[in-house]
Amino acid sequence: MLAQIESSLDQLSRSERKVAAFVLSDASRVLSMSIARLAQEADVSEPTVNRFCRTFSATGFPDFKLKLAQSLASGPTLTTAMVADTDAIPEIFTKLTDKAIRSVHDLKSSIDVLTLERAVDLFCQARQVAFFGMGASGSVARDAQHKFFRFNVPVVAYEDGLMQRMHAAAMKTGDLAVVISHTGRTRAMVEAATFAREAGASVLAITRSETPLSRVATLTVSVDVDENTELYIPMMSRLMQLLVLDVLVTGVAQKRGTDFQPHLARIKQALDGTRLPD
Amino acid sequence: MLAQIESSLDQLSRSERKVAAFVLSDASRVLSMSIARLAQEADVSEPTVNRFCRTFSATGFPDFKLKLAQSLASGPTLTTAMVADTDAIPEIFTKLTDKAIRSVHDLKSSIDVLTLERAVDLFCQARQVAFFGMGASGSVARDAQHKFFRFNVPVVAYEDGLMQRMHAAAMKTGDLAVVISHTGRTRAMVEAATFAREAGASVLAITRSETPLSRVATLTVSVDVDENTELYIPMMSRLMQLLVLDVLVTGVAQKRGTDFQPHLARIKQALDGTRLPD
DNA sequence: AAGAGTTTTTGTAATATTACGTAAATCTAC
DNA sequence: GTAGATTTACGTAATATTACAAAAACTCTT
Repeated sequence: MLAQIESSLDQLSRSERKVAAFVLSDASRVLSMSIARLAQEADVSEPTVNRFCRTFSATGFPDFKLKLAQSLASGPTLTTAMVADTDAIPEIFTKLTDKAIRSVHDLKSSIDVLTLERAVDLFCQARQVAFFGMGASGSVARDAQHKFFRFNVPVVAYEDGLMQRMHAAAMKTGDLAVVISHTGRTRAMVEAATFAREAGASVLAITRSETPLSRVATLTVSVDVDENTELYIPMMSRLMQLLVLDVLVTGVAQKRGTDFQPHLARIKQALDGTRLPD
Repeated sequence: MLAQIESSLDQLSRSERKVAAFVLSDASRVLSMSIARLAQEADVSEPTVNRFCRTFSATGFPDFKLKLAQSLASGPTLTTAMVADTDAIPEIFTKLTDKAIRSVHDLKSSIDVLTLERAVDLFCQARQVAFFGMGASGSVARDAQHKFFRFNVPVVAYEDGLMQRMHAAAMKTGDLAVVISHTGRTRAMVEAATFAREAGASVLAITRSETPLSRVATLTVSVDVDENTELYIPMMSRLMQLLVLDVLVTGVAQKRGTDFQPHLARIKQALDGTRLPD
């Protein structure tokens, strides 16, 4: 909303721009103002404010306030503020949590659901599954193994480049390789994916779109996170990769239905006794 | 907001409950209604609606609409909807992303910043750091190792219970053990923490509050996520653990300032050549 | 380049809508 | 049956919207 106002600033008339300026400068205060008050503070007449509201697809001033409130709530800090050198822990915390929320939002709107469905199909059809990831994505692969292991399908995870190559080369048709990489440009990962493809296996890539890795994969779930990984440690991208895998594992669990329930029960039992009472 | 209304349903009078029922049944429609209209549809008088609004810390009906709009925007599905058996992939995706956003929100409001600062101090003072985690938290520990490894401090991660015990017992004053567990009740983790404490090391727990693990730890960063891990795979709790660690690693990086920049540069260089061009 | 005509923008004033406070009426419980 | 709370009816105040007219900006002609 605020971004929308900002971008259409030059299409507004002089007086309406005064209103826009005020809204942009202190949006949250507008929520508790009457139209008369806002008109006064922005130094325009009330109908001007009303007209301003209508230009942003609101039926009137109250409706505008509603829409504004919604957009303020959904994007805590619309400015994708980077952590600055001078920030103390409270600021860092706020910025990172806000960024996390934004990232999830972005993921939500950018991901193609059809691709997710096809990915779930790949999992369901696979005779065995191997997760490949290096560096930060290595722990994601490890995590994925933990999750998918609960289905009754052989599943492994490799962080080791050599093991990845060996396993990939030994794969067969009906096997699935899930290759996880944030950059999509890690040579070892692209090579492992290529080996797997050549061996006849399906390759599911979880990476940025339009990368060398996505090009060799059978199917790519695109996780595009606006994050400068050249300078910073990948944080959000890894959270999003995990979230995508959570969705996939839940989807597979759904599709498999109840046929592996006994298997789950046995796993639960094995955990008994490893935990203390509260 | 909706949750708040739901929970205080029994403290409302009969007529107010009628209003509550209507709001809960179709919250988004309320936004476009006048108080008269709502009163009519809920079959009560206007002042009743007004009183109802005041009950939820709003100055009146318009203010209530504003607050409702905000809460609707921030949590698209406020009903912490569990994934149902009949859900298809699109629903699963929406529900999980919504839940992720909610979880981050909750974390944001529940975490004590002072604790975070003390945790950062622990890291800065540590001569060496060890991360312990098992099962799903194992990959979190692994990931943490990756991140903290970039500082010039010896750091290890163990998923293996035996190795954890051995390492914990061998720790010294000035060392830091970071123990990660969602339940806070995993016996092996509590034991490892106890060993480390007895050996004179500091123990930072990343777990639920008020658990056996948090009680033996020097400091606990509480990550309370409403998630039924008895039945489901821990997903959100693990995302939140990672987020907390992201905040900590960023905080440490900040505090350390520039003194380890050359170290970082060397790491970057080592990555050169492992990546392909776009 | 200046001025009349046209369009756009803005403000004034009237009107309609909406919400709130008060006090009476109803209901509930003892 | 009465004290208490709860609800409603009514009137008033505030708030927003519409219609209209004045002003400003723009355009085209001379």
